[in-house]
This record gives sequence, structure tokens and C-alpha cells, in this order.
Amino acid sequence: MPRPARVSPDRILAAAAAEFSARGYAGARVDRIARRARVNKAMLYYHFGSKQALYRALLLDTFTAAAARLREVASAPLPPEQKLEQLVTTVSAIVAERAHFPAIMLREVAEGGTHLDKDTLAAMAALPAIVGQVVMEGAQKGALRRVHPVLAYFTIFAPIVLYLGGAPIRRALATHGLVDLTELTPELFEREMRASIRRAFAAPAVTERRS
Amino acid sequence: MPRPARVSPDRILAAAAAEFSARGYAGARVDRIARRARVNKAMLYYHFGSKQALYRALLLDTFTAAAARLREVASAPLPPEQKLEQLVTTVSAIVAERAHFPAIMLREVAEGGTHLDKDTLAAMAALPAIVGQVVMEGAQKGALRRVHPVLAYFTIFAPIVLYLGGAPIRRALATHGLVDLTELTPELFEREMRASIRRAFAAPAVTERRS
DNA sequence: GTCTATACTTCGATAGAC
DNA sequence: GTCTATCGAAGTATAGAC
Repeated sequence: MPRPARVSPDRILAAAAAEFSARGYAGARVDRIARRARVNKAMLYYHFGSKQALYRALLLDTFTAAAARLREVASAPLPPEQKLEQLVTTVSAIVAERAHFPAIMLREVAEGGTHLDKDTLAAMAALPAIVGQVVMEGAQKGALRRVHPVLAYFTIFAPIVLYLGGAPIRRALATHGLVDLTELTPELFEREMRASIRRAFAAPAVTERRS
Repeated sequence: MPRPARVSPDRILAAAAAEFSARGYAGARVDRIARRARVNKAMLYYHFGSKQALYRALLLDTFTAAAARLREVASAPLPPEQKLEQLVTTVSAIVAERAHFPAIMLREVAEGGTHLDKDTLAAMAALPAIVGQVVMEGAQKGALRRVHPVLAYFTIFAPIVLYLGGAPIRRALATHGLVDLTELTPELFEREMRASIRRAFAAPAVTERRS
């Protein structure tokens, strides 16, 4: 047997990621997901049960994977300042690997978690917890300024997710000749973000640098 | 004539703001908007023509008003560092007055501008332009660090919009007993944001403070 | 596990009287 | 300008054969 063809659920999840991220829960069409995954609708319902269950499975998978990546950074043997910058890099990397991540996250925030169950909500809630842990550790060691951990989470996550998730609308703006920008690249954006985050959260210089 | 009753269009726009922000374009129901505005559907179509036209009217109104507020700050007789902090305050104030602003913005970014026409897209594009103007002025005067204007836009806007727009999902998390937080208040958030922005974009200290 | 055909529902939009 | 009634298009989900 050259091809086991045991790939339906994975293909469906991938198709669901594309569809839900591009159109949102209400805008997504089960027919389209099935077609994109090259299975028929009945097959999709056979594996996932309902549109909502598929959506939850997708989000649980997405946020669980992201949290795992961030946990690696949080528990790495690095000084807190470097962990913080590494978080920026890792969030960017997560988006680079899963292009649908930003749209899904932005939509779910806007949606208020309406379609989610407790497990999926818990997976989302893990992200701020991990960032908060890094910041609090840094403050304790005197390496970082004391800031509210939730503020740190938003200061780091929000710009990256909105900027990278904004690629499609920037294309739309460009189409209409409305974009001014000497296109900022994701690479440059990440570099500048790291610098901004470093400065925003650096501990006030108590011991002065020698003159 | 005690009450002109000439309020249908405004009431419809207000109802549309609530519905579209809570459910998105595809999830919004024209019936619900009409009911909330206490007009019937035919009346709504009489005034706005279609669901899409109503959506565009709402977004054009929303972003035009926000841009006007920000332009005031940009052209105020203030040093750039203060303008920057004032932008933080103003974005927070805009959200305080129009609670649906964050959700609408997050959704439209995720949506990629699909439902928008050129005018509405232009109104959205005005926001980064205004922030960029402040940052470039500051860099020219040596008051601010040289950063890409688009980066500055996202660094300021994104955390505020995502944090304030995230209130509903934080409530959902709290309902399930998943929130750790010693609830960060919007006021404290704004104060800390101003501090972070100030540090992130301050010009490197060339002239040392006297010892 | 896989597919076709279809039941059932909801929603955007309009016709047409007042 | 305002309203009631309704059409027609989609959309989720399932029945039932293979």
C-alpha cells in the first residue's frame, strides 16, 4: 500500500485553519473546508461532529502548540532580558510557521471567546501566564523594570500579531494605491521590536556605567 | 414639535456598531440590528441599501472620527515626546467613548479589508500615517529615537486595542475560573503604557545628566 | 470509512399596501 | 417614510446506500 490515505483529519484541520482564519467562525463554510481538504462534507462530520467542534479542535491545537514553544523560552537557561527578546523572536517564528495564527487570535479576542469551551480557553490563557512569568522573574532578579505582567504580555504580543496579521489588509491598501510605506519587512520589524521591548522593560540603571 | 423623530439612521448606526463589533460581518444579523434600533428591516434597507453598505458606513464613520481625534494631537503645540504619550491617552479615550472600536478594528485586520471600498480603506490608513508623522517629527528634532513609523504605530496602537478589546474574553476566562490576574485596570494599564512607550522611543541620552 | 442526495433552517433582500 | 409578508438563496447537518 503506497499511500495509507490516513490523512483526512490532518488535512481537514489544515483546511479549517485556512478557512476559519480568513473568514471567521460565522463566515467559514463547511463545504469550503471539505472541498479544500478534498473530502466530502459527510466525512468531515464523521471525524469532527460539528462545525463548532472542528473550530475548537483547531484552536486548541493552535494555542497549545504556541504555548509549548513559549514555555521552552521561559524555562531556558538565559538571563531575563534575553528571554524577553527571545519571546519576540519566538512569537514571530510561530506566525511564520502557522500563517493563520494572527487572524485566529485577533478574531477570537474580538469574539469574546463565544464559541470556546473551557479547555480551549485555558490553552489561550496559558500565553499571558508564560510571558508574565518571565517578566516577574526578571523583576525579582533586578534585571527588568517592575511592570504589570499582563501589560508586558500585550506590549510584546499585540504589535507582532497585529502587524503580521495585517499583511492581507496592507495588500488591499496597496492595491488601491493607499500605502505610503517603503515596505517594512518582517525581519526589520522583528529587529526593531526587540530593540523597543528591550528599552521599554530594561531596569533603570542603578549602577552607572563607568565613565 | 417636541421630538423630530429624525433619528432612524443614527439609531441604526449605533445598533450596527454593537452587532458588527460583537459578531463580525458574517455573524451579524440584519434582523437583530433592526430590532435593536427599533426600526423594521425594510426601513433599514431604505436608509442604507444593503448589509454591506451599512457596514461600510459604520467603519467609515468610526475611523474618520478616530483619525480626527489623533490629528488634533499630532498638530498640537507640544514636544514630540509628549505628543507620543498623548497618543496613548487619546487612543484610550477613543475606545472609552466608542466601546466597539477595538473589536471592529481587530476583525477588519483579520478579515483583510474584504468588505471595504477605497474610501473606507483610506480612512483606516490615516491612523498609521498620523502616528508616523509624530514619530518622524520627533526624530528630526532629536527628541525621539529613529524608528520605522509603522513600527511605532503598531507598538502604540496594538497593545491598547487588544487589551481594551479583550475585556469580554477576560470575562469569559474569569467565568471559568481561569484568570489569575489581580485585575489590571484600564487606568493603570494606560499609565504603564505611557511609561513603556516613553522608554521605548526616547532618544538615546547624548548629553549626560550632570552627576 | 466513503459518498450522494436531501431535509430543515436561517438570512438577506424586496414587493406592495398605507 | 413606514410596515407586513414572503421569496429565494445559502448553509448546517443527516439519512442511507455502498
